[in-house]
Amino acid sequence: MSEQPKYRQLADALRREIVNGIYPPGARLPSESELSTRFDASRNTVRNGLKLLVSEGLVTSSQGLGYEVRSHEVFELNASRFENLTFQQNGDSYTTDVTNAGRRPHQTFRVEMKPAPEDIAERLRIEVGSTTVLRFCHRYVDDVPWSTQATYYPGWLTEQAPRLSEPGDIAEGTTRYLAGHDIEQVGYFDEIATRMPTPDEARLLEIGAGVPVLLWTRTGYSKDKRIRCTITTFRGDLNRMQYEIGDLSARNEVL
Amino acid sequence: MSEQPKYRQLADALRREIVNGIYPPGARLPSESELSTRFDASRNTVRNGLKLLVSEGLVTSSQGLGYEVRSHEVFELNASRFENLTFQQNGDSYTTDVTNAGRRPHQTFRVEMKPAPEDIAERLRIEVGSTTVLRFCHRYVDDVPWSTQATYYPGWLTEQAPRLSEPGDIAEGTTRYLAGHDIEQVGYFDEIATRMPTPDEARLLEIGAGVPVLLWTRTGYSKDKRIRCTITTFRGDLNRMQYEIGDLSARNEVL
DNA sequence: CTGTTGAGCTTGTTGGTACAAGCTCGATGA
DNA sequence: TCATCGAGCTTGTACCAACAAGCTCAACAG
Repeated sequence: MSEQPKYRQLADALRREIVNGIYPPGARLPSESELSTRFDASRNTVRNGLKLLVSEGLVTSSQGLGYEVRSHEVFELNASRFENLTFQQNGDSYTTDVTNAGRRPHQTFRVEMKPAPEDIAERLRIEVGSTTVLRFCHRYVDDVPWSTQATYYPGWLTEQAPRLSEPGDIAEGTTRYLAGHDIEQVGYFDEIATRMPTPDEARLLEIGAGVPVLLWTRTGYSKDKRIRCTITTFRGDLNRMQYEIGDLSARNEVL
Repeated sequence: MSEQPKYRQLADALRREIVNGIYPPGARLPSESELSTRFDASRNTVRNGLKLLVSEGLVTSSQGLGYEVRSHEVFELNASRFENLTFQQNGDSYTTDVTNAGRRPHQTFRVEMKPAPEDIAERLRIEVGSTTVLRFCHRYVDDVPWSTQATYYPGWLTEQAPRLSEPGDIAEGTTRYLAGHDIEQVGYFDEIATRMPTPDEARLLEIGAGVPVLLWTRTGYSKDKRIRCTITTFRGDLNRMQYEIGDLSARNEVL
């Protein structure tokens, strides 16, 4: 027996073949029993090796179907544009260029009133249990789940901005809509975390076990009040976030 | 048989007992054979359940010793404190933050010269393969691995700031040291990503294969040049990043 | 022609066994 | 006294077997 246990050798061999393109993204790996004969190992040992690759996010497994090599095309999200967010992939913005490039973004909304949970109440500086407007947003690109978003607005905002609590999209964007009703967001702070998805998130984002999610919590405030808190859940394997901070004018010179 | 498979029920039960403090951090779990009789399951099933907890980062296992409950205190990292750097008396923000949190920081350094790899060269706007100073830094909090960091500096910097390429800590912090040699960082942009750890990272950070890592790439620039690129790898389960953007003076009023 | 069923593939779960390898600690021997 | 060894615990690796559950697709019945 060589130094490395057999299941690791198996995983290393398969990993090599995957990164070398022998099994490209979307391809199916040989079945456990095939690998079992190829590597002269029991099915348990094969499963141990494959479990490594799944946990690395290289492949997914599904009952009845087999093991599939995951694609790893990365979208970049610039989070520090103060005015507006642009979702980008390879330089294409989500709202315009993606459409032009033949990609079809779409999003669905759901609105409800909900008593503020503890973490939200703390961020919005309101009482736990007080009324909030909760706007859900599910985003897709080419019908592939992209992100799920939950935005909480303190209830008092609806007096000035009633459309917040009405169902449906706000075409001009909520930031602009609020600004038009004398509620201007002058800053925000973000919290970013990562963890493995809950079963619900895995289902909504259609990701298998072994793929982390990126959690992005943005709390925005006006001159004198906190006006919203947005929690966005991304597929961690397909997203990067970017922040630009400091003297941005100088950055242009060093681009 | 109930809906959930037995190994998940087992993991759920143990997880509950861990978060409820029945098994506090540092405690040993019962051995596999004890759990086997307690849950009336085979050792394979027990191992499947424990593997879940290990991959969640809740416990570690070591051959001959058993399963130990890990500590799981979350650390918050403010990544946007650009102006505050000026007011720091000594040391870098890591040392300051950790000490302020009442915990014990500890870091080791390693310095080498290395030809610029492609991704670094692109970020530093230098030729691929040109000389860079690479400073590694492993950081611990209370002797628990916290992050590994690799900072690339373009080679020309050493003419103005020779201590960069010398081994050992730069006590006042590299940002301050560089500023003292007329190299002032006026801004930076960050990229944040998450993925599952490579085997090397899992070993260095002492995390299980199921704990995602948080990748933080910061590219800093002076008035006319890009001066460094830092890639930091964090344990994703114990870290959150925070950014504050916009009119920070207004934020003070709504704190 | 269409809808259903089931054979035959896949992975998922659970049980068992055996031995290797790492750690602790008491017994043993110099 | 002190170093060494080994019994006895722990987890790690590897094998086997059986059945459950999900998917595909061809054969079949209506």
